[in-house]
Amino acid sequence: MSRATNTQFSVACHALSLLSSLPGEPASSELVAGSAAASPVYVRRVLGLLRRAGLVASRPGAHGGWHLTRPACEVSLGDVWRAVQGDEPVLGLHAPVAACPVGSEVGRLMAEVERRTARAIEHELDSMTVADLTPACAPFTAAMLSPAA
Amino acid sequence: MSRATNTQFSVACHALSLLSSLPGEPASSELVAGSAAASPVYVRRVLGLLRRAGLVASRPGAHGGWHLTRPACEVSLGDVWRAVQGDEPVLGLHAPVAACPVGSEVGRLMAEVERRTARAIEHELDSMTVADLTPACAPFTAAMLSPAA
DNA sequence: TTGATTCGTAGTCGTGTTGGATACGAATTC
DNA sequence: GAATTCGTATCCAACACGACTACGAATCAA
Repeated sequence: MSRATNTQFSVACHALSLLSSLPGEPASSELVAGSAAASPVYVRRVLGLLRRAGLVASRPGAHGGWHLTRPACEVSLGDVWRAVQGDEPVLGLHAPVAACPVGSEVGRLMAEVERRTARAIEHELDSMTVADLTPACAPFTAAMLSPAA
Repeated sequence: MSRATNTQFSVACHALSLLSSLPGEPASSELVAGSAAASPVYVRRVLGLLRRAGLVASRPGAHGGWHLTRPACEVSLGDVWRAVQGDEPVLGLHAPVAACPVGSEVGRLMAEVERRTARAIEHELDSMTVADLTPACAPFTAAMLSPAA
């Protein structure tokens, strides 16, 4: 990785936190976008990944939107990570020269480093849940955002 | 993050592994570049980061180049990671809407997630050293690359 | 001293990624 | 039937990455 220029995980966590703050009716992508400072289309794309992982569900049409499929305390950040990260590498691997003995061998060993690091990230994120991200002000938020939408 | 498009860590590990395989005289950036499939200028930039961290030293001029400042088994991959990563975030944080209570609070909590994840990565990488990346074929490599250079 | 080598770094450029904007069909509710 | 919202495609600007060239400074060999 090095510089992380992709906000999908961050936006996904933000969206889930917001959804858990609004347990009543589903939240529209526009509402989420307004809170996360992202575009509604982007929010729908990211939440689409979470839906494929079974973390959220959506319903089109009037009064449609997005909602959690299970309690926030049962959704680990590792689940979110895997949903948006898929099999993408976390360390920026390069393709060394295959003909060079150092190149080919180090390439193989670095792949192992990549796997171990990915596991460490998932393990750490699995120790936290969306509920940990939901601020104490959630009830106020619900009252605040509902009429504004 | 998601897709990791930065190869600095990978190239740095490759370079250090190569340096540990050539304990005799210093290796030029051109030699490293040839093995890592990168440009000499890029190699110098990356190794420059490692030098700032005290992991390697360089000498300009004829028969100049790069060499390790301590045994490969005493250089952890965490050292390499910190040298190239610096304080760059590992998760792609976005800037939520500060005026929104969910936005501001989740932003603060996500920063904590970022810190914990960064620590987990460092901890995992600290459990491995450059020596673990140096293939068994190192002696052959030395004999192979020296005349070619 | 002269020439060759190598680092150090600045600048430019092509390529790929990211995410916003628009558009439009499908689904759903009133 | 009208309004809303998802789902998705497409286009575009901004940015990150790394190759490449260039050139001065440092070092060593002859």
